Amino acid sequence: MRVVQQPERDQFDLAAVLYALSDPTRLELVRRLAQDGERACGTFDVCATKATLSHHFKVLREAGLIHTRAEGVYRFISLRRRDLDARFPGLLKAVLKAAGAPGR
Amino acid sequence: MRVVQQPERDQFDLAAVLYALSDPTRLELVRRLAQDGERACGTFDVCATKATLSHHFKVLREAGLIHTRAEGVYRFISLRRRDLDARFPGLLKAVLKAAGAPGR
DNA sequence: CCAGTTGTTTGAAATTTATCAAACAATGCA
DNA sequence: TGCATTGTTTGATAAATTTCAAACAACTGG
Repeated sequence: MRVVQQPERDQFDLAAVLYALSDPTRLELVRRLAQDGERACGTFDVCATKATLSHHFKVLREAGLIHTRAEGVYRFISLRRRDLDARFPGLLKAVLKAAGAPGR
Repeated sequence: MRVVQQPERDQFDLAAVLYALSDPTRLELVRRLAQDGERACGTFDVCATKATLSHHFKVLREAGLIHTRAEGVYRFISLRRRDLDARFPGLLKAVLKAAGAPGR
């Protein structure tokens, strides 16, 4: 069985989190996740191939920003809000606000 | 006279700000600026040559994070706290807190 | 078992980035 | 004027990143 690369909340690295958020596409993905909640990979209508999307989700996952749940053929992705807030209080909220997302 | 590349606060780009902050060295520079206030370039004892430091300051400056004031041979650098807070409320504070800086 | 769907991984190309040494510019001091 | 100091710019190199197509893997329905 494959182990998903996903750090514990204690091991989040601030620079890695900021880096993951610093790409416009990834920032948009996070914004949508915050807005609409858990979604399957394919439901983000972003202008990129599935390979590119998969890459971006990997970056977000390894930074600790998202969690992936497998269900059948789908991968449902969600924001790790609780863990992020615990480790970096106020950070996600400020970023989402700055990104133009509606409040929590 | 040379125009300093430094965006108006209205033109700050979130992704660029997050990117500038996503490098460990730059994050440390910002942390010290927040802690100690305005400083000359040479007074940051970071492990990098002056050319590399100059590069990092350029990235921070172009993202709108810092302001540079020339005085004699020195360049005094300061955080653009007011502008950042106006444009991205809570962001800098959350980042500094996450980076282990003392509160404002 | 086969075919279709969803997503990941691999390989490759183009771009960007970090880093340093060396040359350069600007300032101030003697 | 000559020289030391501070910082920027340039040129080069190594490493990382983004992106896509193609191959692959896993699951579902028939």
